[in-house]
Amino acid sequence: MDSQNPLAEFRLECQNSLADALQKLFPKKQIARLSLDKPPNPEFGQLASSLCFELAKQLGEKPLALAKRLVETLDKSKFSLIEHVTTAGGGYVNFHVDFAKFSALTIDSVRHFDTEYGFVKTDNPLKIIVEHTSANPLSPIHIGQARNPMLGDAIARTLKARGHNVYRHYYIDDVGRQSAVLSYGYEKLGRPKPEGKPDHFFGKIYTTTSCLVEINRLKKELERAKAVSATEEIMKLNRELDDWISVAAELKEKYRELFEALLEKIGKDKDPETTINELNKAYERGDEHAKQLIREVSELCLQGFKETLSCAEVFYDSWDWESEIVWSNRVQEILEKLEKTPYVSALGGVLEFDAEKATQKLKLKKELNLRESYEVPSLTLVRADGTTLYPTRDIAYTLWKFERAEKVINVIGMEQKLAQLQLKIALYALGYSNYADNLIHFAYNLVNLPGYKMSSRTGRYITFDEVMDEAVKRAYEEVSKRSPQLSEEQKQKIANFVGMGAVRYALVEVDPSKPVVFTWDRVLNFETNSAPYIQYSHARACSILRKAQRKPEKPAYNLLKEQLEHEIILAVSSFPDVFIEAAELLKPNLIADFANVLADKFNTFYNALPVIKAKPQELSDARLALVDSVRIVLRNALNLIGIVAPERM
RNA sequence: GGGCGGGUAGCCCAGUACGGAUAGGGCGCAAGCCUCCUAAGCUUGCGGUCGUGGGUUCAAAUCCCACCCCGCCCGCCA
Repeated sequence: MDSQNPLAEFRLECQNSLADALQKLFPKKQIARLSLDKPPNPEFGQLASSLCFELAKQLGEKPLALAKRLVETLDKSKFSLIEHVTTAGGGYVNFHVDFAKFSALTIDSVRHFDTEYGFVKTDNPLKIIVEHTSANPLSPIHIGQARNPMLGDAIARTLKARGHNVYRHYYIDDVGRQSAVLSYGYEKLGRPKPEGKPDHFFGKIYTTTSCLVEINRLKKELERAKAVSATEEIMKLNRELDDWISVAAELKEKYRELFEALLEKIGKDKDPETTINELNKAYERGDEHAKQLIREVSELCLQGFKETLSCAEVFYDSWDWESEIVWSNRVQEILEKLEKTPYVSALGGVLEFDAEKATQKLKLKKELNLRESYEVPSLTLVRADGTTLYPTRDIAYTLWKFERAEKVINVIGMEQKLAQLQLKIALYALGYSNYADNLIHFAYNLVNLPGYKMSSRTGRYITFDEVMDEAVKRAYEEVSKRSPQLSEEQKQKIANFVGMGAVRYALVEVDPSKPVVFTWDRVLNFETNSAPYIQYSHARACSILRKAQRKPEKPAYNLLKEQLEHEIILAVSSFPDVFIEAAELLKPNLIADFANVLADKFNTFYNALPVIKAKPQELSDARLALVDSVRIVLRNALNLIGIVAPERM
């Protein structure tokens, strides 16, 4: 017999057995949930119930006495995977598994399901769009933004394995001021042909243009503030100006020629601000010149992104242009619909969405987990010049996504929490409460550099490309040191998956809600980073199986009596549980952690017990099968987080 | 000021949804282990006011309240 979830078989048997006994002892009592815990120590069995503590209190009895009565009442003739049941501590009921049977069930199941082991299918398969990365086509993807594709891709892989129909979408945010800023600078330079990787090339232009325009704007505002002697404001503007001036100094240092060229060209423009705004307006209208210019820039940047992402083995099913959403009139339609709701007001040309009013009228506070006293800030939908803002377009885009999927997961940084909330409220206001309920903002925290924030606008960032290159380079040095006998080609190959694995792992292992401080050491220290360790463990398992030169023909699983073997069997049997939890709660880091723990146990086993040379042959066969199951589970787990499981390294 | 997220060994992080038995790893540090399936490995040791103070409970890192520290957000930016 094989099972997709061996541990669940055992758990179910324990629960049924416990429920029967409770029924016999207390026919009238309803016990809501029979949850079982993993005991802290193998002497307490493999699953434990603490229900006697609570029950005893209700009955006015001693917990331990009750536990004993309960255990005596269990119908032992029905035991299959249960070996025996004991009481312990103040009143625990401890279930001990019959390892001879359980090992057979687990190992056979893993080897039978092989590439599918652990991937328990959902009862409710959905069409799910996972929108991730969606970095603006302005400057290269930096390591802070890279946390997004690493998480998004792991989530997409996990949900797919869970049996959902998953579509990975990249939202190309080509509409909006920032694209106009970049294109403005690019045009001022006479649309030069990109040197090197286009996203890196445009990144320099974007940062420099943005900085110069910003300084220009701040100076003007400062004059205006001085004219009316607004002391407070002057101080604030001066601070901002100082910041940008120091950014300018850095940029001048880094890209001298480009900086001088842009300084000169932009200097000739009396009012860059207006030119940029006009360009933005023209693009939204779909004017030919603007379209041609901004599309050219965006496409070129995307080429660079695709190159970067494919190095990281991240791919998409759809590239969605924000401009298409605007030009198709979808945004206009949504605005008209919103205007008919009682929550939108027009002040001059400006359209404002009163999110607080909508939340109150539709009684959403509880639903959205908001405090009653919290006032949701209102959202500007349309500027005075008639152009739209990002959240407005996002409402239209979200509806577009829901025409194609039942559930939408947006992998977006937590700094956009409010915008995502407002988006959701707008959906409710439009009457799409079903969509709103199925819209998930998967928020993750920022990756910072020690001491300061990474940002595209200021050019203070470390690119994803740079990190990957450095990781692979460093891995190459490491391989060369550890395995000088390998061929050049082999070394390259290993360096590649070790380096990339380390980068992936570093960004997936921590809980997404925690901030990560990027240090080269974190990614490149192969002692600290667990990815190479897990990969190495997998390779070791493969190596044993290869060296054995035989299949485990007559495995006697009852000979697997060592504590270490039992622990590995339990770990392997719990993979389906871990997988389900990771998929349901969208927690890819659970998979990373699980793989690390299993690798750990396996290495201990490797060191302590012989496999190929174990006697008798039936034991050796059983251990070979065990090693095979570890190999399969490590590989399946690594696949979920996009890390290569190598056969040799 | 308000909202949200985080605070667990010197450093990096699990564990908190659903309270359970002595709070787990890794790095670093100290001491060992290759006549044995890959030493990117293994073993042992040192190291903890689970931010602080209350409360609920047979039982609190986990739940409730208050406070402190860090981050993010509160834009006609995205």
